[in-house]
Amino acid sequence: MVPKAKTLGKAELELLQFIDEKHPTTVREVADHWEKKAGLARTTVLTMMDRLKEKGFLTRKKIDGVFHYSPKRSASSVLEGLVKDFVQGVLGGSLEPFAAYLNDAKDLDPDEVAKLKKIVRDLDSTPAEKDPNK
Amino acid sequence: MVPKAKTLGKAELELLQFIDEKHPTTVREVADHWEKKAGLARTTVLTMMDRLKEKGFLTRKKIDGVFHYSPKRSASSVLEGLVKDFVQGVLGGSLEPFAAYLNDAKDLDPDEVAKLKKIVRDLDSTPAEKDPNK
DNA sequence: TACACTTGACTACACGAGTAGTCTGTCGCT
DNA sequence: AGCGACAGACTACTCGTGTAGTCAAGTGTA
Repeated sequence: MVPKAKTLGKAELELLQFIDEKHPTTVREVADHWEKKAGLARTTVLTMMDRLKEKGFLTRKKIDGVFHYSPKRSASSVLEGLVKDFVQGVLGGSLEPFAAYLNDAKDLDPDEVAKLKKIVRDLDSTPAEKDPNK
Repeated sequence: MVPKAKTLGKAELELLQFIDEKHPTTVREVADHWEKKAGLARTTVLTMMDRLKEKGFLTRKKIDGVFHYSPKRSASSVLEGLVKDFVQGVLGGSLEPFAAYLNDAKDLDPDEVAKLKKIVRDLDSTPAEKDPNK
């Protein structure tokens, strides 16, 4: 049901995605990676992970004196929540801007577009949920 | 070509969309509306419009001593830019989270979905632009 | 001319997010 | 018993955005 996610900055999201792939993982591990990749200080990563935990995106368990972090929900469900927030909040529920983007986006992976097309077709074939009470 | 848009907060965007509909318009007009609609002070609207101008989303022309504002680009093109930023920046170019959202979004207007479907179908019939140089 | 009202520039404050430093506790090794 | 490495809590600073107040300049009218 994806509980109303608190906001999530871009950097926080990336971190979360990384952890989602590697979990369970430690601050050390994540920080090392991020330091190489983006030059971030260990404490920065620590802070972000702590905030993520506070916001309910991560859980942690102390093992052998060190915390091991895992995402509370999958990154994909978080992403989906973000899409929802974006569509509802920014686009006001309208998909037209999305469509416009698809229309002249040259930077999209054709594969991605293909996947989307498939999904849209599937939508077509499962009109069950289409609740028209609104 | 939609020049790299500077960031835009949610409230700023709404303001911009309103101005887009009413333009050319004055701070007075916009502020009155917003005061009724959201209880915002005139100066708040003024500040936001000023920032929007600074960011290049609005232009203004002094007519009879009062500034009249107009959007520099259409709201729809701004929206499209936001979608692009979102897809590229947040989703990393992947459309899957979007597809997932479509899949179980009950809060979507069926009309919107229908429109999207049409667009996607159209995409299919115009594969010309699919530049695979990346 | 003087005052009221409108307009816009400037200033301010709060909060979230990005970034990072310091301080403290703990554990292992010598 | 003491030192050094490491982990995590706390604190801090900056920037963007949302919100709004103050103040000064311009204008119309009594």
